[in-house]
Amino acid sequence: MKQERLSTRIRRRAVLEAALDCFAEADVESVSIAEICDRSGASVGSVYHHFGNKEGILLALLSDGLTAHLEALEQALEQAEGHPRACIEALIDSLIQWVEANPRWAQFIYSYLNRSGASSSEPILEINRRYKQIIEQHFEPLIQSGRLRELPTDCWSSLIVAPTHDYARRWLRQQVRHSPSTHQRLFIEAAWRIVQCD
Amino acid sequence: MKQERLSTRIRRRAVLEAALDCFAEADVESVSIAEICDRSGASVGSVYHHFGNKEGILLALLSDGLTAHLEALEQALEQAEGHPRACIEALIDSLIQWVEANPRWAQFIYSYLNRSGASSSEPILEINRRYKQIIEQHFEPLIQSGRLRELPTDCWSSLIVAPTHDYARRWLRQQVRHSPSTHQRLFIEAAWRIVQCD
Amino acid sequence: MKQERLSTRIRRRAVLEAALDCFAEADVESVSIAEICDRSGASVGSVYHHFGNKEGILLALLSDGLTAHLEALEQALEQAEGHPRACIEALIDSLIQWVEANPRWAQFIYSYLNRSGASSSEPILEINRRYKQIIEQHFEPLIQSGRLRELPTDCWSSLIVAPTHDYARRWLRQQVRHSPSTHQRLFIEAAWRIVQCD
Amino acid sequence: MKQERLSTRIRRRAVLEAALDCFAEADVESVSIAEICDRSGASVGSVYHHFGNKEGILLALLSDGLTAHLEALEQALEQAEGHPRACIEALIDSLIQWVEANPRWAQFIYSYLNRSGASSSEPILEINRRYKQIIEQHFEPLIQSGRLRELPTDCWSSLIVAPTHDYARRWLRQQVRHSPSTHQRLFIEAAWRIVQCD
DNA sequence: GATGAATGAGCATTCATTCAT
DNA sequence: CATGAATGAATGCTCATTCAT
Repeated sequence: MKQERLSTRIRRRAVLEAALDCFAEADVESVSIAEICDRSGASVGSVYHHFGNKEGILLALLSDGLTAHLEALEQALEQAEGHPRACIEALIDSLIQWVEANPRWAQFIYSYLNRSGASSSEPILEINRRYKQIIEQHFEPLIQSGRLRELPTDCWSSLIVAPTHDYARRWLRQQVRHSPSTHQRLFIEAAWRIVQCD
Repeated sequence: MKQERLSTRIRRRAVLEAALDCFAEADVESVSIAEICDRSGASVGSVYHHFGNKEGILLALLSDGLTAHLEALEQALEQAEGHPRACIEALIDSLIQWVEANPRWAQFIYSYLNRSGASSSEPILEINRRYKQIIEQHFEPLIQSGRLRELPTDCWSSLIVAPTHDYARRWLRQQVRHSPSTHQRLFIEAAWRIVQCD
Repeated sequence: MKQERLSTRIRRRAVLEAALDCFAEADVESVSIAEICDRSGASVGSVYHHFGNKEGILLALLSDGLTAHLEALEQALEQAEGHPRACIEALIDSLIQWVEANPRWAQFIYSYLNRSGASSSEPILEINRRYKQIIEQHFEPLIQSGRLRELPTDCWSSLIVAPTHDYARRWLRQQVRHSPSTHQRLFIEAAWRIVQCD
Repeated sequence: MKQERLSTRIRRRAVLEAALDCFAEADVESVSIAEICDRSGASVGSVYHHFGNKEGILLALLSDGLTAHLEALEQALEQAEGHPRACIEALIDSLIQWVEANPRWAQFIYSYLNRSGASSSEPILEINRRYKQIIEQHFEPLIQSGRLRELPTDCWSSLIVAPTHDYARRWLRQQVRHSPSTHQRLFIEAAWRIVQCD
C-alpha cells in the first residue's frame, strides 16, 4: 500500500469535490474536464496525472461513494442481528440516511448508473457483487427459515428498495418537496408488506 | 388543419424509427444526427427541416410514445370499472404490456427522463399533468370511499409503479433475464399489498 | 418590354419589402432567404422563381433604390439651372431627402456597398457610370468656366458628398440623434467651402 | 500580471497575421476559422484556446489596431502644440500615414466597423471614448478661444475626417489609383476650410 | 406560378487527451 | 507533480439552391 503524499490527497479531494458540484448542476456527459479544472483550481494536466482520464474521476467518485454506502449498510445489518423486521428497517434506513447525508454524491451515482454502458464496467460489477453478497448473507437465512417470504432474486431489489430509490431520485431532482426521511416509516412498512409471510 | 403530405409523414416516421434504433444502442447524448441520417436515409437538411433540431426529434419521440402509453392506460382503467383490484391490475398490466410491445421506445423514454433538465420541458410537464389527472380520476374515488388506502400523493408512484418500472428498466438493459410479464402477478400483488386497507 | 402580371408585381414587391425589413435589423450576409420568406409570406420556391437567387433580391433592391435616387438627383440638378451654389445645394439636398424618405433602403445600400465584391458587379458599375455622367454633365461646365474650383476627379465625391453620407450612415445606425436635415445647411455650406474658388 | 510565455505570443501573432491576410481578400463574415488555421499553421483547438471564439480574433485585431492608431494620433497632436492648423494637419496626416503603413489592418477595421452590431461592443465603445477624449482635449481649447470654428459635435468627424476616410477606403478597395498621401495637402486644406473661422 | 421537401457542403465550436517545459 | 499549449476528430446546425408535384 503506497504511502500517498499529502498534496496528492488534497488535490484529489479538491477535484472530486469540484466534480460533484458540477454533476449536481448538469448531466455527467455534459460536464467538461475544463469545468472541473476551473472549479477545483487544478490544471488539466494535474487532473490527468491523478485520474488518468475522465472516467477515472467518475470511477473514483463512484467507488468511494458506493463503498461508503455499503459499509454503512453492512454495519446497520449487523446491528439488526437477524431480526427480519429490523433487517428491512436497516436496509431502508441506511439508504435514506446516506442519500440525505450525501445528496450530491447520490445524485451523481443515480446519474452515472443510468449511462448506457455503466453496468458493464468492472468496478461497478465488483460493487454489485459485494452488494448482492451482503444482502444474501443477511436475508438468505431469514428466507430459508421461512421468516421472510421468498421472492425471485431478480425482483428483490425492484420490490424492496426501488420505491425508496425512486422517491429519493425525485427528491434530489426537486420533483417532490419532502425529504425521503419524511416518509421513512412508510417506505419501511411498504417493504415489510412485500416480504412478510402471509 | 394543414393537410400533411404523404412524403412528410413517411420521412418523419423513417427518422423517428432510425432514431429509436440508435437510442437502443447508445445514450441519447452520444447519438449524432449524422448517425440518424445514415440509418434513416434522410439528409441532415431534411431532418432539420422536419424537426428543427435534435431536441425536436427527442420530443416527437417522447410525446408520441407517452401519448400512446397514456391512451392504453386510460382505456385499461375504463374497463376496470372502478373495482379497486382491477384498477391496480390495469395500471401494472398496461405498463408491462406497453414496455414489452415497444421496448426501444420504452428504453428511450427511460433514458430521456433521466436527463438533467428533462422534467422542466413543457411537453413533459403536459404529459405529467395528464398522467396525474388520469390516476386521480380513477383512484381518488376509491380512496375517498375507503376502498383503497390513502397514501401521500408524492409517494404514490414510487410505491405502486416504481417497482415495475425498475424491473422493466433492468430488463431492457438486459440486467435481468426474464421479461416483466413473467413476474406480472407478483408486481400486481405487491402493489395490491401496498394499497389495500388493513 | 414584357407585360408583367399583376400577381408577379405584388409578389415581388412583398418580397423586396420584407427583405428591406430584414436588412434593417441585420447585416445583408446574415439574413437568410428563409427569413425573407417568413416575413413576406412567399415560399422559397416563389422567391427563387422571381429573383433567381439571393443576389437577385439584392440587385433588384439596389438598382430600384439607386435608380430612384439618381432620378431625384437629376431632376434637382436640372432645376438648379447651372447656378454653382444651387447645384451643390441640389446635390446635398436630394441626398438627404432621399435618405430620410427611405431609411431602410438607404441603410441597405450602404450595407451592400460595403461588401467585398460589391463594386465589381455589372449593375453597380452601370449605376456608378450613370452617376458620374450626371455629375459631370452638370458640374464639368461650371469647372471649365472657372465658376467652381477644379478638384482631382477621384477626390470629388470624398470631399463633397462623403461628409453627408457619413453623417447619414451614422444617423441610420442611431449613433447620432439628429437627422441629417437638421444639419442640412451646414453640409451644404461645407461642400460649398470646398468647391468655391478662392 | 502573469508572465506570458513566448510561445503564446508567437502563436497569437501568427494567427492574427493570418487573419489579416484572409480579411484582405474577403469579407470578415466569409472567412472561416479553418482558413485562418491553414494560413497560420495553428490548429483549430489552438486558435480557440487563445481567442475564445471568432469574435475574439476580431476584437484582438481591432483593439490592437485602433490602439496603435490612437497612439500615433495622440503623439502627432502633442507635437502640434496647440497650433490650429498644425492640429488639423496632425489629424489628417496621422490618419493617412497609418492607413498606408497598415493597409490590411485598415481595411479590416473599416470592414469590421460596418458590421451591424459593431458599435455596441464594449471594446469599441471604449476606443471610441478614448478617441473622443483625445480630440476634445486638443481641439476644445482652440474652439473655446475662437481660433477654430465651432461645429456641432456630432458633425465634427463627418466634416473633418470622413473625406479622408472615404478616400482611404476607396483606395484600399482599389477603386481609386492614387494613394491617399497623393492628395494629402488637399484633404488637409479641405478640412482647414471647414474649421477655420471666417 | 407556387409550394416546400430535399440536399449537402460548410461553419463555428467543443472537448478529451497528450506532452513539452 | 504541475502547467497549459496543442491537437483534431466530432458535433449540431445553417443556408443557398434545386426540383418534383
